[in-house]
Amino acid sequence: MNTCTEGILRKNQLSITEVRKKILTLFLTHNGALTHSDFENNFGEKMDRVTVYRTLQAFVEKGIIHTIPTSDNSVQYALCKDNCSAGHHRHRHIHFVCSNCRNTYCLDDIITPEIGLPAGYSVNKVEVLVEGICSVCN
Amino acid sequence: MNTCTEGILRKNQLSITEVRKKILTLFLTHNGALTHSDFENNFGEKMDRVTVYRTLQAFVEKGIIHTIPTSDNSVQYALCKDNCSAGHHRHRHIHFVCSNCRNTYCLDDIITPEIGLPAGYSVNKVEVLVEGICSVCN
DNA sequence: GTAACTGCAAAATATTTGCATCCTT
DNA sequence: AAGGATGCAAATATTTTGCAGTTAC
Repeated sequence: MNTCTEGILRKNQLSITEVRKKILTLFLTHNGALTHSDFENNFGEKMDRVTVYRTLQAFVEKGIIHTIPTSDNSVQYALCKDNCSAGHHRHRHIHFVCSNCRNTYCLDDIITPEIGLPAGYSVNKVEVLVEGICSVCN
Repeated sequence: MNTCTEGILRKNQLSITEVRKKILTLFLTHNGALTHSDFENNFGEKMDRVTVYRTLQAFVEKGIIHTIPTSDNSVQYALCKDNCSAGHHRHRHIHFVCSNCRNTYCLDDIITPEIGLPAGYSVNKVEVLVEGICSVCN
């Protein structure tokens, strides 16, 4: 796992540090999206708030993780499993929020549908957020 | 217009006050979503920050307006044109964000598609957010 | 050795709560 | 008159910025 996180960091020209490896490991081992406060509070890792902000921001910029728009406007982050690169996120999967366990998941196999828009509109990106009950809670 | 805003407030069992009429009028006359800071800063209305928070919250609860999930996690609000009621928002329209003018619009005529989920998942609500260039900017 | 990263302090921003006063009904 | 709404002060939460010390390369 360590090799893995180091490889990801190296590939993205980020220097290999303890904090970055920790955060990346949590993403790799955790099934579902994570929030800033997950890192700051839980997981018994006690990371510095500011460092977490900067790390998450760096990861988003490099295309390692992506943010997920949510109904309650909390900021959720999840690993990019698509071919994202610095400055270019190209996700087509949908996101799912469980109303029961409150977890957010990327459903990587389900791609966003084509949306027909009125004349004059051009489409760049489509985000789909589904709310319901996940398979674990059901 | 005044009659209109008063009617909406009355129908939702909210007492008719100046602030509520102002905010409601801005929603009715503005094409596109609005944010908290639109009310606090722009429009030359100088409304109290806290009152704006409470008013928007009350309107959301009553089903007069709804929030729109956005990629940058700013909180956007728009009028409910569907049959929403207290505690029950039932939108099926999609939302569009223009990358150029940064405005967010409800595309009321375009309803969200059915999304096929893996076994075990049940769907409650589907949100679609399209990013691109709007007809005005195009 | 140098550039990049971290962690602390502090600033800036955003949101919530309490309460006295005012307005709607 | 009574209950709800407003607006101010202040508490709390969130995010950003600056900088000195530390670490990666």
